[in-house]
Amino acid sequence: MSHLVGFRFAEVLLPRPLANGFTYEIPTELSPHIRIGTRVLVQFGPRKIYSAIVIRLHNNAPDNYEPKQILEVLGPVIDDVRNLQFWQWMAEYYMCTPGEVMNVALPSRLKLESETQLQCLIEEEYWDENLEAEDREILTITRNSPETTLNDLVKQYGTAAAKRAKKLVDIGVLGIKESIKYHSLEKWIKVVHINAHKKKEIEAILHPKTKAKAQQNIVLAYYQLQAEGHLFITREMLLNRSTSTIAALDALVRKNILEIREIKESALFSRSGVQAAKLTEAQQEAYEKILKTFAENKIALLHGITSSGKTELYVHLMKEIEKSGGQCLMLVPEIALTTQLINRLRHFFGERVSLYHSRMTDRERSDVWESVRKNDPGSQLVVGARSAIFLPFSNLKLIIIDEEHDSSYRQDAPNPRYQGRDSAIYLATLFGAHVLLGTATPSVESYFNTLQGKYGLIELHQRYEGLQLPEVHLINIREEKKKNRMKGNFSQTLIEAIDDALRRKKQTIIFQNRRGYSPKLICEDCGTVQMCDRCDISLTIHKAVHRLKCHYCGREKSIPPACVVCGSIHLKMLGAGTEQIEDELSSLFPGARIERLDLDTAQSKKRYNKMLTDMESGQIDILVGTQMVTKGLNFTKVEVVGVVNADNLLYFPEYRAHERAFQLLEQVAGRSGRSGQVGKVFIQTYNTGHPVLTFVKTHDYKAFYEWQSQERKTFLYPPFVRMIHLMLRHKDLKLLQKASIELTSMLKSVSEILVIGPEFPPVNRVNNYYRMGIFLKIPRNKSYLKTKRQIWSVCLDFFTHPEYKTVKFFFEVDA
DNA sequence: AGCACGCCGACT
DNA sequence: GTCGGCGTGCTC
Ligand SMILES: [Zn+2]
Ligand SMILES: [Zn+2]
Repeated sequence: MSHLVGFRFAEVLLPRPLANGFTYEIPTELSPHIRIGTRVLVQFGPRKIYSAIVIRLHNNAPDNYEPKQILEVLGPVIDDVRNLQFWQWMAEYYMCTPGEVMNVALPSRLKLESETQLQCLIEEEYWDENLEAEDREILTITRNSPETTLNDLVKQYGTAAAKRAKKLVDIGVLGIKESIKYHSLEKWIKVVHINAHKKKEIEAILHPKTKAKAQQNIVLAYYQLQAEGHLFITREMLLNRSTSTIAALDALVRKNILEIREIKESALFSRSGVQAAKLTEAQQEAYEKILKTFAENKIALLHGITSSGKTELYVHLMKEIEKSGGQCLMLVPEIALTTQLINRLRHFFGERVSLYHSRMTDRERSDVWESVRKNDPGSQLVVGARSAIFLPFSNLKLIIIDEEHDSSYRQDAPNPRYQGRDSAIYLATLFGAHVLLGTATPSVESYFNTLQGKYGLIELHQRYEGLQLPEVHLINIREEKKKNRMKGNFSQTLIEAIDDALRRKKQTIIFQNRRGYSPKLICEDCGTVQMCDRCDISLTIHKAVHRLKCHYCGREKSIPPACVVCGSIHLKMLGAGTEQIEDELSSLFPGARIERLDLDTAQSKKRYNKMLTDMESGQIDILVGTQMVTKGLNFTKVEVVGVVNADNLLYFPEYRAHERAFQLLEQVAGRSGRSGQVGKVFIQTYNTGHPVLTFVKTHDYKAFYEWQSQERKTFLYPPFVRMIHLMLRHKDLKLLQKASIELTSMLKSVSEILVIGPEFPPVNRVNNYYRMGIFLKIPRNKSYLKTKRQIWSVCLDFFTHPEYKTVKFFFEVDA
């Protein structure tokens, strides 16, 4: 068997939650174009055509079925097998299928799926008289718009229409065709050249009295860009710089002064940015420690308080990678990917930075994918959110994970339910790349690893220019109420602080970890709370849009004028969200400029960006918001930070709640005190004595860690054990409970693991599915992989039981 | 996950 | 009788 002959069969992965790969035959003529990582078109099922990825090549003809043939080769999407190994690892580690991993890994532009198109084959005059009106309607639609799909019909007329259409196909009046929309992946860029020998014409354009001002601006912009050292001047850049329109540019092209050539984007040379700034003494020391840690092949954890200059260190490290020609990935929490950060990195790395996150368009994402795959200089440095770990790297040298502790690195639904930080660490080991974790408040896991000697710890505790840490004041809501010093949700102390800041033209940030106006609408007469009819949770009032919304399933409805049970019109709102806080602030400080930053207002990119620039330039006095105000924003005029109520952070029923509370409070506190004045933080609470708050007050991470790790050691939580959360779902509550109880007892057969539960999660019904969870605790000295396999086999066994077949389940590994 | 097939209740 | 509901099982 010679490898020159090529393989006869390919195992492919489909973007579906299927446990195994599927084998297709390779037509001889396609054989030379197919390798591992090639994207191919295959038929799967009776009609549908999908793009799939080749994961294995072989010559073993299957004996129990006749494989279908690969229809077409779409080209490579992954060049380095290590990326596929990464997918495989993730599926196994996070207990899901490789298809599910593929589904999140690939930008959707790379996932083709055919649609069934219908065409009317017979002229109206020959239509059978016996056809019903609905049939005629289907025929009319398909005749008028020949691209009508089966899905279009279903969307418009319901599933019945699909059955009708199939009948029409059977009797031969309707034709059926699978159609796929192909996408070109190569990006062509229009590059502009100037014909310098056209001296006279150029002089004429540049003449101060020229009538063609727009054209003059373009020529000037061209010279400006050239002077800045750009090797390629694209049409895009020219139009942006000159503010002229395409019309003016076309005129110059017609005069033969400018010339436009199209080149592939991958052929562009990218200009690098400026040199990195010199490090301070403390930073230099930290830098050397990081290098030393890397030299020992260890992961480095950089524990540096806000404003200690972590980003400068990142830049220095990335500069080194840039010089060596390797690829570097910088992970950032999604909401911290602000223009502020991007501009800063562009300054240092010019056009060698690529962005990758979910708010980008599909086209932009697949462009970055291709660019990384080809190892273009334009994507030597990728700054991205969680999903950037799936990019097809081939020469990855360094991964930086900023805000390492951030909970948004975890994807909690759907599968794969993975921890992006931990996955990135595994990715790095596949490539032999170094990893730097950066944070002001390390996660308990990471800090634990430094104490175990697994990670190197680098501390950077000197703030810039001797900036001082903010003063934290705890305000006892109960006491304030007694003294009649609460106005709505605000204590007199906080009001006075805001007032003082306003008078001195300083900014204030108010943090409330809940969006909407109020989380509960309750009837004062019968006590009925407006609940979501699909979930076991109260509906949140969104006053601005006058609607009730479910934050779990997304359903919304208008606010009822009266109680739906007793008809009473005495409806009261309980609890406060950001909208209400904003309202209260406007009446407390009528003249102040107040803005709100939360998921609802950040929907519009424009409004979001405006808010950030207004905040920077001092156009906003008070910014109210959820966690979004705690991330990535470097506002320099903020002096006061207020936390409306810390208690809902502290008493969340989850073992990580205290860690999260500490991190959030420290971060929001860190927003203040960059203006030269010492920042002031006011935390309102009923529990001034809570340990977390005392640690925040003294900014004492180590004390917090000691306390928290003691708790987790005592009550057996990670990092002292491994923990997996197994969740069961079903529409029938009784069946779900029975299944959960039985499975729990079966899982106890797996040796040495601790099985806890089953218990209901805080919200026990979402989208009409009841949920029950089982916690599995696994000792650290036991093989994680082997135990997971045992758990899998118990579950597979259990869920093939006829009674429990319909119960759905999923795992949250390292929950 | 889709999608088809097939088995049962309610409406011409 | 037929239509349409959803439960069940397969997809190379
Ligand atoms: Zn009522
Ligand atoms: Zn809901």
